[in-house]
Parts: sequence; structure tokens; C-alpha cells
Amino acid sequence: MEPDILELESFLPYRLYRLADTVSREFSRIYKERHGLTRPEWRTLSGLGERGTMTATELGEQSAMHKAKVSRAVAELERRRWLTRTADENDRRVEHLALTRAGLAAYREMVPLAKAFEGELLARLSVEERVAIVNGVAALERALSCS
Amino acid sequence: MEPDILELESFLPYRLYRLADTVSREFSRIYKERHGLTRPEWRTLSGLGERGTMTATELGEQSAMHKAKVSRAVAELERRRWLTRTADENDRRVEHLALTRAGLAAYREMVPLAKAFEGELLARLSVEERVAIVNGVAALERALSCS
DNA sequence: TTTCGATGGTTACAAATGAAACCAGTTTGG
DNA sequence: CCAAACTGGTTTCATTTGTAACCATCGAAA
Repeated sequence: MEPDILELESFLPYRLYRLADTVSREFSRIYKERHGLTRPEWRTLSGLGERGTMTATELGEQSAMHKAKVSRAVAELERRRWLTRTADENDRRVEHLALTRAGLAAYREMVPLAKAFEGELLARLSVEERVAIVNGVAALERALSCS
Repeated sequence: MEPDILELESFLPYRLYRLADTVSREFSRIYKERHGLTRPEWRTLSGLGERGTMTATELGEQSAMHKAKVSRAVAELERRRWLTRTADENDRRVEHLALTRAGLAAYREMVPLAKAFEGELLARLSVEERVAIVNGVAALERALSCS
């Protein structure tokens, strides 16, 4: 192990990135092919489907997206009539976002697909490996306080 | 646990992506601030530093980048005079890439920083957590045959 | 109240990306 | 020998992204 050489193959940041990229790319095929959604759009749909009503800021926090990304995704979903904005009564800067019936339908359709995807991914691992990845990810999230 | 709701917070693809994104973003500060490199450029530098001489195709395979990305990164590093191309004698489509003295110097400067970054990241975990993340990532790589 | 700093959200602009078309050059099969 | 079919690598174009500036509104302090 030469000290002045970096083995990319075993460098954790690189491995994590490649792994996440592969998984994310596979998964994105599902919402891309099915509904032509981008990742920010999918996350927005998924956030609102899960929580019901959120503001753009909350959405950004929940799904780790910059507010510009959120803004664009919201605009697109609104254009599709998948969500509506309701002005806040006390603070006119804030809008409360919620899925329309159509948006909810799309969400409900996606949920089983997402769960199946995750299930199939984990099914390829042994029990110990599943425990390892889940605990390992949780530990790193804690260490980086990104969760 | 409602069956028709997806908890983004515990959805593995999302968590992996967010984690990798956070780590990668932190790490990129190092090569961005120090040398103004993009991620593809850093990977190219790092690949050539590790292996010595590679073709663009090999670089793409080693560092999981599309050939267009590789092409652009190589062009930029060449512009900086950090690498040179040498034509292959048998196949005139192929070019062998290698770092110049300046490129190698930059690489040698980056290696300890990269190792320190990874070290500090792992240092925030317990021994068991380190084992878990490394094994978990390895298991997923195997499962997705992305390594 | 007026002013000033923070905050929710949008937008403009530059840079990064992905996909596909493209240009050599090489191999294969007739 | 020649016409596909293929491969290494580049470029073009449309889309996505990040950053920062921006607009409107709000809250606090003078």
C-alpha cells in the first residue's frame, strides 16, 4: 500500500457516490418512464404524498433540495395540475402545497413500485448484509448530521 | 406503517443519494478550492495518478464516467498542461494519457488531503459502524455488480 | 411609523450533464 | 478488395443544475 497513491476503487467517497448514482439511475427509470418525472419532481410528489401539505421550504428540508430546485419542480407539477398552491393567511410569502386528485393518483401508483424496487434491491443481500448497509448508512448520516 | 405511504426518510435509494451527495459535496470543496477542479477532472487526475498511463476508455471504466465527460475532463487537464496524449502506434484512434510533472505534482498534493478527508469521516464512527458501512457498501456493489 | 435585516419564493445566467450525432480509423465477412 | 459494422474519442444540442441576484413580505428595533 503505497502511501502516496490513492486507490479510487476503495476510496469511500467515490464508492458511495458510484453506488448512489447506480441505484438512483435505476430507480429513476421507474418514474421517468412511467410519468416523465425528473428527480426533483419525484421527490416533491413523494414528499407531498407522504405529508399531505407542505410549504416549499419544508419540502426543501425534507427532501434535501435547494429552494431553486423545489421551485422549479413545484412549477412543473402545478403545470400538470398535480398540485395546487394555497396562500397562507397570516404570511403572504408562504404557500401551502398539496396534491390534487390527479397528483395523489400518480403518487399512489408510484408507492408500490418504489417499495418493490427497494425490496428487490435488499433481497439480493443476505440478512447480515442488509443490517450492515442500513446501520452503516445510519451511522454516516449521524456523523454528518444529514438526516 | 401505512402500506400506501412511502417514508422518504427511510427509503434506501434516497438515503444513499443524500449521503453520497453530502460526502461528495464536502470532499469536492477540497479539489475545487485548491485547484478549481470539477469532479470529472479530479477523477481523471486521480485515475492517471494511480495507474500511470491510461486511455480515455479505460479512464471511463475505472472511474464510472461517460466518455463525453472523460473527453471534456481530459481536454481541460491538457489545457492546463497537466497531462499529455501519446498516439498509439498500432491503433491510431487510441491515445495514451499520462500526467505531466505538473499534473503529478498536483496529484501528489491531493492524495494526503483525500486520505485525511476519508480518515476524518471514518474517525467519527465506531469500529463496528466502520465495518458495517464498508461491508454494506461492498455488498450492494456486488449486488449491483458496480465495482 | 419607518427603516433595516431576515425569509419565502422566483428568476436570470453561467456552467455541467446526457444523449445522440458524428468523425476517424479498424475489423470482419463476402 | 470492399462494404458494412464497430470502436475510440469529440462535438453539438437540449436539459438540468448551482449560484446569486432579485422581489415581495414580514418582524424587530428605533
